[in-house]
Amino acid sequence: MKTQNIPKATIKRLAVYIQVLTGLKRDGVEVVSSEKLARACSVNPSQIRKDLAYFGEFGVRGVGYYVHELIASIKHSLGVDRVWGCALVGVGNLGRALLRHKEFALRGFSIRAAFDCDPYKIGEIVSGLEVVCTRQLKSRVDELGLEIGIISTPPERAQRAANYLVEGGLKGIVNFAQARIQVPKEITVEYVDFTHHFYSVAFNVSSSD
Amino acid sequence: MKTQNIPKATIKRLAVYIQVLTGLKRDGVEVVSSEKLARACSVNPSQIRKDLAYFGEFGVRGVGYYVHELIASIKHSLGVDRVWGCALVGVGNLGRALLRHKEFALRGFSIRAAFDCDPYKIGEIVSGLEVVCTRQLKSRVDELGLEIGIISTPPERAQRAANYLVEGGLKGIVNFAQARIQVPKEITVEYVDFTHHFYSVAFNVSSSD
DNA sequence: TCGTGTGAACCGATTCACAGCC
DNA sequence: GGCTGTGAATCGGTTCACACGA
Repeated sequence: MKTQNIPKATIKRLAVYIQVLTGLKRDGVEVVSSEKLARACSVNPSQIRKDLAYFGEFGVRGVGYYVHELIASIKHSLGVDRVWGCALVGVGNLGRALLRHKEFALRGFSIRAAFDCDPYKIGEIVSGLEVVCTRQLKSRVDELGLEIGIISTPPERAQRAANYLVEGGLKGIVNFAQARIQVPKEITVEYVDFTHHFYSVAFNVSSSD
Repeated sequence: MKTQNIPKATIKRLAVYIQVLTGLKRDGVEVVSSEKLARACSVNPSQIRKDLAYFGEFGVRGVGYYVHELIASIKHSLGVDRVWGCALVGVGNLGRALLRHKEFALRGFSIRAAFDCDPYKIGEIVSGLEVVCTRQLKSRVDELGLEIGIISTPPERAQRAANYLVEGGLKGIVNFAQARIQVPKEITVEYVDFTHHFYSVAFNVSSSD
């Protein structure tokens, strides 16, 4: 394992490799070469070998990669071979959908608390979780093992939600709100906006005419 | 407008600029410099000027950019200053959440048809749309003005959904399914996977210890 | 022989620095 | 004077090409 600075793009691709490898495993494939995997992921074979080389030597020369082992190795490298405790802030339409989305738990991201500052929502049960006042966040962090925050508030309340999460000591944030947030630089933030993907498609379709 | 090949990263950033500019407009800001905008977007000021230069000259030297005009110019450049007709394939949990998500329509992506191959779902009304057999897709394309396809099927059915969309003549696909798909190269595909963002956060938090 | 792992070459995107214009 | 627009320089990531090991 090299402690070099690993490209952000590599991390994104590793997530894709897991997705494709999981599909191969489902289809009963046990060994795969970087070339075959590359085709399925629409990337260059050397790209895959380079990406994996940042974390170790997972392949067998002349053979390829054992699918099951490679999945485990990549998950370990990413730090997703364990369960992460998550806190959601903002129980609106999107927040409810996220709370009900089972995929997160299946992939090791366990939403253990739902916060909102609206008194009408506090006390409500959504997907088995009681909505709690956001001010209570800090007091629940240790108890519930909260590590990653999810922001699903309206844009004008995203910064306040972020402040609560930072103050609570969470080190990572996934922000679904339609707003950028400012946090100390040691906190990791990922922005999720589905419509960005629609914009990309719209642009490509428009310019291909 | 330069017909050069525009970096994919530029397109992603333009979507971010729209988001931030919309926030500034909401706060009553009328003019912004590339430096101020850059700070809010966490990018380099020259980056913004370069990105915009691909599409035209939108700024005023010595002054900056007029927020309202710039939003309109970027939207026009991206081709999102009009309404796009969308078709959704796969009415499971995720599909239902997407159909109910109002943000798409607000941003000009109007979901006008919902398809599924499960006979138990066909005929059901979700968010005002009747679920129709996927085989009917092609016959509805012209009638409803369908241009962009949304895949929200289980992974093993994603490719079949893609085939229907391609056969129907749609030119762009936003794929929420947990699987890569193969389509003719003239078709644009964007992959959406929330858990990828969680993986990035998990990795960064893990490696910062 | 076949396919991985990796230094070297390449390519594209980001940043710099300043000319050009309000 | 101030900020945009843009060629030039820089930086980082991708691809190539081949040595190495099963």
